[in-house]
Amino acid sequence: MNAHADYATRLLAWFDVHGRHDLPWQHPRTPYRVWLSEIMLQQTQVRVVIPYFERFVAALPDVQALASAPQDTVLALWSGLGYYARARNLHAAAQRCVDMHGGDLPRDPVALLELPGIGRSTAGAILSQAWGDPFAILDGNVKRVLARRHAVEGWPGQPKVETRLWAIAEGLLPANRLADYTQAQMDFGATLCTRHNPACLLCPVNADCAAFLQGRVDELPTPRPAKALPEREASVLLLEDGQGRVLLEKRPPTGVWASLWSLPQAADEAQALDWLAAQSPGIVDPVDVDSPSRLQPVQHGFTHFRLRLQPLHWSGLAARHHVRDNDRLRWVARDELATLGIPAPIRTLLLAPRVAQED
DNA sequence: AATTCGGGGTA
DNA sequence: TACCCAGAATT
Repeated sequence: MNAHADYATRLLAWFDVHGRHDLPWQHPRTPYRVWLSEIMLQQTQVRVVIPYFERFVAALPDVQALASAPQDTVLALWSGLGYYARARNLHAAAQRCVDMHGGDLPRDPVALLELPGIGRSTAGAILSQAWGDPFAILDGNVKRVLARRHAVEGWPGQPKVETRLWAIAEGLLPANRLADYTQAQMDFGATLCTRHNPACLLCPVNADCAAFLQGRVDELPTPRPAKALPEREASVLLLEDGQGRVLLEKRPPTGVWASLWSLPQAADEAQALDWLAAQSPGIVDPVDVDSPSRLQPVQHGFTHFRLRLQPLHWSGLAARHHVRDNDRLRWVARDELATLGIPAPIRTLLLAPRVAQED
């Protein structure tokens, strides 16, 4: 038995006893459900995904249903998961499957990779799990496991390091049980070969792990180089009418929170008031723009910057309802909030606004 | 090659 | 806090 077969064999034996066999996308394990789960799981932990997955497949159970759904429905089902480009790409890919692949996800790896939102690792995960085809994955789990097993130096996000890890992953592929092998790697990385305090003494492959043998498990993989986060500020308008409806604005199709519904936003308070003065004839009866109340600022962290939003609140306004649904501006009742894609911090603000604390 | 996309869990 | 997580698309 060579070392490669030995690795896969040992991992699969571990998986049969200790792996996760009751995840919702495993029963039934259809291509559509595997695809949806893999997209949701990009940069997102299993525990977080599960309720979103259940809700999504219940509402849109197959490719056809997804392809024909309105974008707002798809984004509403995604609301809170983050990385909303995933939802827009998933939606567009489903429509392309209907147009070009008979309503099914293609099994051809080239066609699969051409679909938006599916890169090399996700394609490998889908091909191996949906059909048992021999393709490797290289997600965060596998990068960590292989960086340790082969003592690969350097941050795995670095192209040179990633190329090396791909080559190792391809070389370790077994001849069969590909679906289980893919799942085994992810379970192994998520539950045993974890970033902190990995259970090396219980590890089925520790005899071949360079990091373990060298006592360097805590050093590998090399962490991402630290970078200071810039801070941005903005003001948002929370306009409420007498019935508790709020005015929402659909964000542009690119950039942060693309195509989601949020509060009208301006660079600062003065520009927010200017915007209101300019827009008010169309959306409300003239209001006293000098008297908003300041709510508690919303602090929100992104990957690459920190955002501080200062909400300016008016209530009891007289809404003008010739604002059409097709427009970017829309008065939305509290009951309707669940049907729209809304950024998590904005949803929190709408459901539980807090007055600014004196300090 | 570097940057841009959220949100939640965790030490 | 800071970092990480079933990454991909864009520039």
